[in-house]
Amino acid sequence: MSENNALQFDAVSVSQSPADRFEEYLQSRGLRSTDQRRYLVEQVFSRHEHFDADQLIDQLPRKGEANHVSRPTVYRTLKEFVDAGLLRRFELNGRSVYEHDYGYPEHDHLYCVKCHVLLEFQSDQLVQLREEVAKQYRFRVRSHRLIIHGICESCNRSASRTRRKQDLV
Amino acid sequence: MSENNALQFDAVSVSQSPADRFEEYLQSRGLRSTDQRRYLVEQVFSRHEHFDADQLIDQLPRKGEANHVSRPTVYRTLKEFVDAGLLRRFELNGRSVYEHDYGYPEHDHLYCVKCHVLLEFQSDQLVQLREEVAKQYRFRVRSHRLIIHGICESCNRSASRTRRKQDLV
DNA sequence: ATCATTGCAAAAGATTTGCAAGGTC
DNA sequence: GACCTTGCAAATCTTTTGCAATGAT
Repeated sequence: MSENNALQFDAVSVSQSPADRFEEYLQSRGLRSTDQRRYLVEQVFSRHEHFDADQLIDQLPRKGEANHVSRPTVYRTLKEFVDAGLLRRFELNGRSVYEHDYGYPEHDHLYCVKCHVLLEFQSDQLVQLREEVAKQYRFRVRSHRLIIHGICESCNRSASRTRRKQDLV
Repeated sequence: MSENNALQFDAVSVSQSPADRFEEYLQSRGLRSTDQRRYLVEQVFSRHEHFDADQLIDQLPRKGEANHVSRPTVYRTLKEFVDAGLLRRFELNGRSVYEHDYGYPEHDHLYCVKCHVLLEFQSDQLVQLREEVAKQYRFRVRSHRLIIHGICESCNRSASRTRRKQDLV
């Protein structure tokens, strides 16, 4: 959730802004550029954190205010962002979570089951392992998703502090 | 403590049936052994495939027939199987999927986005990689889940056959 | 007898859809 | 003008919950 988790952008892959890229995508499919879509690209790419539909909606103007976007439109647009290659979706605790894809390097996650923070990490070894397994099974890889569940450093620390103080369960 | 314990532990974890293990779990928590629970353990461990709640329910006797179990009870019991260490749960396409955990080796999955088959594979390298990453982030690992998405061998084959015949999309 | 469990109906949470009105090309 | 998009309300899908009746220990 904190900005520190963001991996370094690769200058290479970014020649076009997400907004431009989305415009291109819409054109190529005969879809239309609307206020709502433009505003949502802007909002979604204004921060790097992972988010779900509700978190995005909370970040938007309420009903009645300028730039409000209805819930169904948010869902419909998120789906388009995924199709357009701007976002990647995955599932955590039964809900869809989105993260930047466009211009952002491939990575995996450490998920703290206590404070729910999602930390990112990169591992070339993993990509290699993936290719080996795929080869062995004659499987054509499209993508992968690795999530390591556990307790993060700071939750570990506060847990042991608590234990010392309260003599604990 | 004593050697006895070690032996016993070993014997228990290797030779006890899922049903027995579940009975033990229930006892240890002051929960009760019921027809429904006994029947569900039996059903769940009668086949090894992955399944979701609906698939399990479809496999059970319908309402009015003997051994019918209501939908809420199925959900409640699946949760207990997970707590008891009999099943592992993960998410795929927005729904919970269960697989045998008790007495079954750790593994990961290849998921065919075309025919939806889930293939299992084992990789010691992955476990090692997981430990390295965790160490680096001072993360206490509880578990992990890796799913490689792509197209399986047989879908690949039929795709190319189709392509040849129909001169493709 | 006590307290857990079940089944029912209903609720809840996340996401989707039909449709009429409005916007874009 | 054609037809895509939006917002609304309502539907859908999966899972959960309150509660009274039933069952296990």
